[in-house]
Amino acid sequence: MQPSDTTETAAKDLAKAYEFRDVEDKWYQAWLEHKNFRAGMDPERPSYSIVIPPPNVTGVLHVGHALNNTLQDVLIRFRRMQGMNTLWLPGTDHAGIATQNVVERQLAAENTSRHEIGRRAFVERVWKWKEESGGQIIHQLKRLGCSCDWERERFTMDEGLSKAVREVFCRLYDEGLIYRGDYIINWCPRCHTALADLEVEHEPTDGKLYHIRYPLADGSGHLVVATTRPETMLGDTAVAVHPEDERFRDLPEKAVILPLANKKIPIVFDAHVEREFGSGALKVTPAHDLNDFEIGRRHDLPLLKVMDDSGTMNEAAGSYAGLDRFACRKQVVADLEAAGLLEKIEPHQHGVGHCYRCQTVVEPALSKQWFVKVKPLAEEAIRAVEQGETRIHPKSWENTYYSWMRDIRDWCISRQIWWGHQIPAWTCEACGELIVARIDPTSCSKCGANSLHQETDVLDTWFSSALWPFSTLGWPDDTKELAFFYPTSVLVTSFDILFFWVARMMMMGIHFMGRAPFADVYLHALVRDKHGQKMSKSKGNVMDPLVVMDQYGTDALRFTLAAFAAQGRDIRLSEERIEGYRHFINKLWNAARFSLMHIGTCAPPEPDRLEPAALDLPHRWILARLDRTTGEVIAALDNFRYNDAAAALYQFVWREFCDWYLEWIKPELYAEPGPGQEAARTVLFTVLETVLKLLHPFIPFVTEEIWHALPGDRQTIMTEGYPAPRAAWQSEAAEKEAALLMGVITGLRNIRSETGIHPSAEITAIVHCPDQVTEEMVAGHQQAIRALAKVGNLTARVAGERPKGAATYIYNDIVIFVPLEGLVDFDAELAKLDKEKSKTQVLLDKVNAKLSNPKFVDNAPAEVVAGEKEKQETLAAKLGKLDESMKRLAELKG
RNA sequence: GGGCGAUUAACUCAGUGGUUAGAGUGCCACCUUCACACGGUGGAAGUCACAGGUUCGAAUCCCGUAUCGCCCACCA
Repeated sequence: MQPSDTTETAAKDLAKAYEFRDVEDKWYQAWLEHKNFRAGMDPERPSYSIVIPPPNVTGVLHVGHALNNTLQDVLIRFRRMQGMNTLWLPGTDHAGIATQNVVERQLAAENTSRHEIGRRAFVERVWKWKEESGGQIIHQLKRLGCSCDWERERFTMDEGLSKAVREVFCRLYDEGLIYRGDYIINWCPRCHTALADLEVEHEPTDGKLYHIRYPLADGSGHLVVATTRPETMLGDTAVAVHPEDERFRDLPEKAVILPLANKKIPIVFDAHVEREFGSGALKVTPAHDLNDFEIGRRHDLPLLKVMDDSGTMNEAAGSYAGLDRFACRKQVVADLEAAGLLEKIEPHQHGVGHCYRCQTVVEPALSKQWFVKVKPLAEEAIRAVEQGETRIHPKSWENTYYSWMRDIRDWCISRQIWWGHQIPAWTCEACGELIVARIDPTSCSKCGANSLHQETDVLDTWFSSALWPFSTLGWPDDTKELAFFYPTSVLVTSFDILFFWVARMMMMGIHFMGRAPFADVYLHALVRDKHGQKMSKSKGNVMDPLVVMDQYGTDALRFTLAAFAAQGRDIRLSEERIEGYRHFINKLWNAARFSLMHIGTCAPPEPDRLEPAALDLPHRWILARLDRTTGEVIAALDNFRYNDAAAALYQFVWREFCDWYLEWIKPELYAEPGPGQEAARTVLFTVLETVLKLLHPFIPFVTEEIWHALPGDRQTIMTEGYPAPRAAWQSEAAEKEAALLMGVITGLRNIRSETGIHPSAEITAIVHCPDQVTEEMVAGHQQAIRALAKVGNLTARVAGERPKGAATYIYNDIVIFVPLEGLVDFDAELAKLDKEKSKTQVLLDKVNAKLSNPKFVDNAPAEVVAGEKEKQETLAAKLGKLDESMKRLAELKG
């Protein structure tokens, strides 16, 4: 495979530092050209599908999107490499209010408005905006490397999805699950639309509680009511008290005079009233408060609307008509005060509802709206999770899901805006018949008249999003895609839309497809601002992922996000951390450069033909480590533990492959050609190829770039098989032996550093081993010890003369000496050993205490006890060696 | 009013019953050694918020306290 612009690809001599700028776009275009993202439908292979949480068509990529989509891309690339038919279905959401707001702002700038240009022109204008400026986030997702099947990109208002929406609406209506009625809903006076309960954000606000005297109608006194919204009193049609409240039992006449309006309203008895609150009397405004609405129903009270759709007082408010609700509040309070009817004003903290789109204070208002009766759907959705048809990760979210589903209230789905799916309902002007239909009717089905007018409301945006997992696959048609990819494998999303979206997809998916839409739901953390608030564009101090990608490269961002994914609820990306992982990318790059110098033009290795048993320790060791890492990465990804996978890979590449293995085999690589060198090259090549494949889902660009620099005819790494563990590569013996060798080398390096020996100076080392086997091991690896610790003269022996003037280091039961011919600072040496001794003693004491506790020995698993015994022996041996050495040093010191 | 989460190194965070609690960045010392200074080697740094409990064994499980934060909810 070659990238499209073939200017400088096959260059095997790589730049000294990884230059992501040259690489990312090149490979992304190549993947697109080769259609590597296209979903296959091979019946022989399992399917793996994800539908993208569709970003708003108005959206701009923020860190939350970057996280969400990186996590999805990791899974999709991983499963694709594992050979599955992978579909990652992309698309955007029409985002009713948000998009309408954008275009309305444009119109305002042109000194016009949607009302002026009319509905048809407005909707056309939004479509035009969408075609020209919408969906820039799609380009940004490509920049992030997302391997979506772009040929299947959908939009919640495209033809197919609109058809699905209409079908669902009609079916639910026919089933009696959609109804229209007059209820108190949340009204946004700025957006001029109803909002669902979920779309109202309650913010604690320091308000005031006004205590107002309502004179009794017979003039014998007054009742005091308390309210936070005095302006609504103009709409009061009763005062309520608790039926068992002694204080109100003997009211002479069951009526009060509503101040300012000067009209008589009844006193009703209702158990909803809290006797302890305020004076125990509650003003009842059925048209502007949900509870009051319910009370009104129970007592057959009139509904009096005193406000219009913009939050302005209407004619029913008498002399207050025309005032904005907040201005009216001031005026009402002033007038009450003047009339001596204001008993007191208390500071009062309470939750005030705000529109989640524009933050305007929401007004509960009486209105005719469409609702979905969700209770029966919710019951099915609960069952699906209870029975494990859908698993939620992390599991702790299940309870949140259940409790919301159990207390669910009917869903208000109508919105009084213009951008969205217009409700397919018509009213006959002649006979008043309500017609709900899949195809626009031309005449009344009841009376035959053809004066029909369609409902002007549109549906809540989440109504169409709720159908996303099946509408995007062609439903209501019976498509191949639906059969193949539904239910989808996993939904990856952030927990803040668990109710808005996930819960509703569950309900709709089960109801219309008969099966829950996902096998797994993985909820990840939310990126918040520094105050712990949800991030919003209007606030500053928000990290822009596009800037990050420009600065550090996409792979660095992706790897960082994967490493961050463990966090429970909040993520705040730190730039330092991204920089740290850019260093990791560069490290990988340079390890590859180095490897390439030595691999030369080797034929690509055949891992199956590798015989580890015939190889030297470094090779056996690195293959064992690689195998372990492979197992860890796969297990981690199987369980959505991205951070574990990232950490395992980071650790392996940097700490084991680069720091130890490459240094270890350098002598062999630089030596004269021979079978040893041949083996080293082969293993090196194998490890590099394997690790690139393991890393590819996380950091696709740099891995692809290196992949193509390797010798051999190469297709994209994207479709290489993902590595799997190989029993033949496992070797605990090699891991143990290498650990011993590393201990000795580290000890020597420690001595060098502590005694100030120049890095380029060679030293003499004497290693005293506890037994013959150890001695042979150390002697057998003297080439490595010489190279890695800069040792000139190395002696390994079981016992023998302890050198006179020598720095000492004890590694378990091995004593390491570096003779320094009179240069040894005995006091410093003694102090060092003494410190080591006390540390060792503390550990040994702990182990001794454990092992002398019969309860531990009896109760702990055998392998834990055995482990402690081994530790005891090692520590005791070390302590013995430390004691000996200190005694010897004291003698030498004189 | 319910529910949930967090509290671990200077900073940002991993670590959900069993080695001497880890990572990135930062810090100290030495090193421009032929892949990499976006580097190497060695090192310092933590009463795992506090107080109890369960257990042979607790950062990890349970109870409580404190601080911070989130979600849900019709006390005006």
